[in-house]
Amino acid sequence: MTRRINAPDVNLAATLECGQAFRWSGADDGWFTGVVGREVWRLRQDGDGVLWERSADRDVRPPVAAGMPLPLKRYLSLDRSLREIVATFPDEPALQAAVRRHWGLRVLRQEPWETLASFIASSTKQIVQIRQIVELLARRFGEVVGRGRPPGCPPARGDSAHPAVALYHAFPSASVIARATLPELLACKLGFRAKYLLAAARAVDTGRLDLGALRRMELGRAREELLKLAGVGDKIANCTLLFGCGQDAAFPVDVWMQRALRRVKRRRDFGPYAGWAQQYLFFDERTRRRQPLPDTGAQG
DNA sequence: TGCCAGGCCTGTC
DNA sequence: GACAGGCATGGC
Repeated sequence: MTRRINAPDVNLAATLECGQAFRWSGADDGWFTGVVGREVWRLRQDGDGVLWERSADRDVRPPVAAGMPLPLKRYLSLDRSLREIVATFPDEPALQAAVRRHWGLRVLRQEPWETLASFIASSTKQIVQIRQIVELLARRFGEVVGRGRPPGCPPARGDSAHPAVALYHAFPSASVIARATLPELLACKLGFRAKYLLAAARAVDTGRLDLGALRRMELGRAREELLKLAGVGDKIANCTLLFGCGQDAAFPVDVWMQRALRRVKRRRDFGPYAGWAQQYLFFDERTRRRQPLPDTGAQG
């Protein structure tokens, strides 16, 4: 069943494709398909709203006891006013231009373990490769939570190169990864990051690291907790805190942000929503490298 | 073929 | 504290 939620000030494509989440894929018909928690979601921009469907699966029934999916509004941060958030940004031309160009981009509220694991896998990897690693981990270790037609695949196509039915897997929990072997993780193309992911999973599984607590901690202290993990530096810690722990002021700086910040004069303080500002600058930097964009206009 | 990728760790100075 | 090299792997 397709439902609709009113969602002013949301740019679904920018939000799902700006590099903060790795399990969404878009199709030519405008629908995005992704696994959130233990459900498959399909989302589509519909003017000032979002059309959405949950897994229309009949063969495999998603477990409902543990890991209930985050509600859509919360996942997309629709319970917050983008205008109020943007109003806290500094009056910096490059940032304001990025906001105009990608108006509606929102920082997602993702599950913290999946976020941490994904960004541990991200080290010196291109986004397309990160998506591949995350997918391999889900297929190898995650439970099947749905099946359906792959995005962009015509309904009645039966040849093996374009299977008519795709399986969707939940991202595996920390306790599942903690029981994996290094060779199994290496098979997911993690390379030298495999040992970091395994150690992080064990830290979470044993309770040595309480990811849930990071949400309530002061940002600096939360970052210190994550930095105790091998393979987690400032960048990965900040990504985890921003995208997975609701720490809106966390400010990841990677090679793209270093480029973007060269165009920003005032870089001292981006305010309580620095992470949101960062994401606008990051996405703007990436898209402008691909195709020069006009300086004005909200949603092209 | 070679460069580089949403980094981080370690050794060296 | 700053810096270089190494680490696995694949897209372009």
